[in-house]
Amino acid sequence: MPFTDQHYFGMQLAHVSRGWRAELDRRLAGLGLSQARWLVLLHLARFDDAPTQRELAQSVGVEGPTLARLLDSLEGQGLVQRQSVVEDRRAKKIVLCAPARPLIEQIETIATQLRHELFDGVDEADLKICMRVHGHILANLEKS
Amino acid sequence: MPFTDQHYFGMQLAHVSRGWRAELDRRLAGLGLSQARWLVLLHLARFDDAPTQRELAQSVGVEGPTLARLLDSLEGQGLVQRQSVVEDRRAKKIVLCAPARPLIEQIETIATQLRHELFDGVDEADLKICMRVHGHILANLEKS
DNA sequence: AGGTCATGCTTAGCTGGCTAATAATTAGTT
DNA sequence: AACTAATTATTAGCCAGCTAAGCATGACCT
Repeated sequence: MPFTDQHYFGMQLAHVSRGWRAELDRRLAGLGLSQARWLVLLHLARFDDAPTQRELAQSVGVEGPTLARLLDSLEGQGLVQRQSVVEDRRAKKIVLCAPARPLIEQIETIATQLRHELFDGVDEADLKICMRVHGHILANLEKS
Repeated sequence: MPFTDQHYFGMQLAHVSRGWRAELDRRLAGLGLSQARWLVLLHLARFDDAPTQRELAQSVGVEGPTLARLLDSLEGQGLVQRQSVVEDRRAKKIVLCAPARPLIEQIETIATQLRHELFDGVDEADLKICMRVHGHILANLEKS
């Protein structure tokens, strides 16, 4: 029994996801960053007010413990800081430290460059359709 | 600066990939299998003749060491066996053991069921386009 | 006020990707 | 025939995802 299109879809998906991440990791290695840590910085930079870990985790799309470990290393690098919150002493707000700003710009440049390379030759409309399909699958996943 | 569609694409991709895997893992847990090990069995079952580890790794789409560890546990479960090759004493061929056959059928049933659920409501043609996009990105990745 | 439940973060430990380095063997070159 | 290259599998060790369990705190209800 051969593999069907549907079989391939899943494998391909995983493959693209891993390959993309790996390539970005390679290009970011010079900055002492991995994609996971980079993504945290990028999301953080988009918040107007410092988010709590929970909010940040949600935004990035990872679970709490995953974020906690990433923050440990980012804090160790002096790129972010955990600040305790007066109103709720359980929570911690995450703030960007000054050295992170220029880094983020470099990262964005590299990531954008890679995106352009990867989307090269891909039809704009197809991309939209592709995102709709992904969104649809995500929605179906929620139901599970 | 807000996220663009292109930003979202990558995140969405990673999200779908992880979510899919997680759901499949949950459903396969009862069989004592994870998706990674399942995928090895499935690929193995499609070979007419027992492949070497290298061939199998290529087929599955993972690196050698990743496969080696998966095979360790599959061999421990008595589902596959490494057989040394006469013509090339470096290589080992991987053969399915008898107990794996019925397992594979169950796994296929579960995986197929999940695929149907996830593709529910997704247009067939869109799916094809989506796969073409994925393929295109993969090809662009190769160039990097 | 006190007890229970919910929430935010951390810790511990599993999984499965990866690269780099090793050992054994084979292939290729001179 | 003897080096050198390349290839196959393994080991070791990193990274980043996850769940489960814990601790501190806050919220809610009588």
